[in-house]
Amino acid sequence: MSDLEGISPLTLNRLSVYLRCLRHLQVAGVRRVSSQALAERYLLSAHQIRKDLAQFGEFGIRGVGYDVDDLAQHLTTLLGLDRLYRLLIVGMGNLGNALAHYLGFNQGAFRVVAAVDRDPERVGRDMGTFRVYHVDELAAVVRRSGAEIGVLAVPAEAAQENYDALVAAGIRAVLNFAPARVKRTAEVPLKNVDLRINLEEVAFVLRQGELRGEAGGEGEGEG
Amino acid sequence: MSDLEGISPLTLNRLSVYLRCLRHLQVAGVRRVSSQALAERYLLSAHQIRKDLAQFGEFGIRGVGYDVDDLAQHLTTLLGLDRLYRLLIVGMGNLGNALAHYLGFNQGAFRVVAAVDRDPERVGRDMGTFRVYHVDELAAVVRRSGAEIGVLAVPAEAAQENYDALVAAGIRAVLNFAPARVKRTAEVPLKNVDLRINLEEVAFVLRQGELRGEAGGEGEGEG
DNA sequence: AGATGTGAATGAGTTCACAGCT
DNA sequence: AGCTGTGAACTCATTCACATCT
Repeated sequence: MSDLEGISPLTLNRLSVYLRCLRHLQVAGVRRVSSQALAERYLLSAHQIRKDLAQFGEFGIRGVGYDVDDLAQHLTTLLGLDRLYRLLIVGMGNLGNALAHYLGFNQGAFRVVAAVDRDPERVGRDMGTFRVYHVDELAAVVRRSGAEIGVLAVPAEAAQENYDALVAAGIRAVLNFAPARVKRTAEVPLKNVDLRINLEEVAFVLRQGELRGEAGGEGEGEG
Repeated sequence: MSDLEGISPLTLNRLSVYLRCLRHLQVAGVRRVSSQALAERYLLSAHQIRKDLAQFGEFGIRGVGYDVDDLAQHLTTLLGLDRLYRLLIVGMGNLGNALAHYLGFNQGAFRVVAAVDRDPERVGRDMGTFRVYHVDELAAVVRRSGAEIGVLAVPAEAAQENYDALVAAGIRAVLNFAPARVKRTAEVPLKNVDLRINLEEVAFVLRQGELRGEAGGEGEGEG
């Protein structure tokens, strides 16, 4: 069991998906589920679910299946979602706003504690659960707010400098949404998320379908 | 060469990245680049760049490297980015707005031609290059605008029904940003992009760092 | 019986080493 | 000499078959 060090990013992402599905089942009042039922309901692979889970212990009951609450709890601790992560959004334009308000960036294990921007128009704004500060105050904001994860939602040109500033300010990890390949330092983990790449992927399979006289693509992926 | 059918999504995404890097070099006035130079500049693998490119022909010059313009052109056609794709945004909340205005969803090969929403507040709004219609008019909007790719930026609960509506309306491909596992029909390719999963991944590596006494994570990924 | 957990088999993807051009 | 293109080695990931447990 365990081997918590060497989980592959692919497995890790699937575990997140499983947890999302289990939460969904919890809300629906389902208490037990088999790998097969889970797979069918959410378009996954039963084999893979079992393989992925087995890597970390025996969470199921043979002949029966998995206890939904129990498994959800296990995955939550495994993924490290049993505590709070404080987020700082860098760049409160359209994207920063969307991330802050939408899609669970302010739910469960994650809380947006502050934002910074360089536009005086936006600085000082009260966003309800957090406020917008000037980017020059970054270090102080990180310290006072206790922010651990920085979310870059700035234009491509500004991405690297803001990553560097976040590192200097003592942030612990960074998620970059700017369409730029930011270079990380040894100490502060970074994940580049390029939204446009997904669009290009979809466009490609669409085009493939066209070229071979409309039969529909194959892919159904992840983000 | 070619084998354009069986490109793996991973390769495909890397090709998009290469193209992005080449465009960057073009702007900087660089005319020739070796796989190694490209790899060093953008934190890639020279071996992999060559392998990926070689799959489709001989784009380089041995002993010299690649012609930047030339390779960019090749990749553009290869990825199918040599024509225009018309986008329709479903859901003009924070996220829909952000996608429409930011990050290249309205640049190059992609153009947002229309949006739909069910909130009367938003319906009728003129977004400059496109307008917001009521979701009930979806079929007519798709037909008139010639939209091919639908971008779902609605709450999780509404994702599946809106995908189905898009399919019924004759859309050709869908990109889903709602945190829900939408099921695709055979004909209309779908890509689910879950923004939160990236956050969970970063949180995980951050926590790993903590648990083994701060050494910084390893991962440096993709979206 | 029925579903999990696991080792073995298959397949995909990446890295390497070097042959082949320029 | 230098850098690409490629077949072979290797590593990683997924799928399968079945032993194991309730």
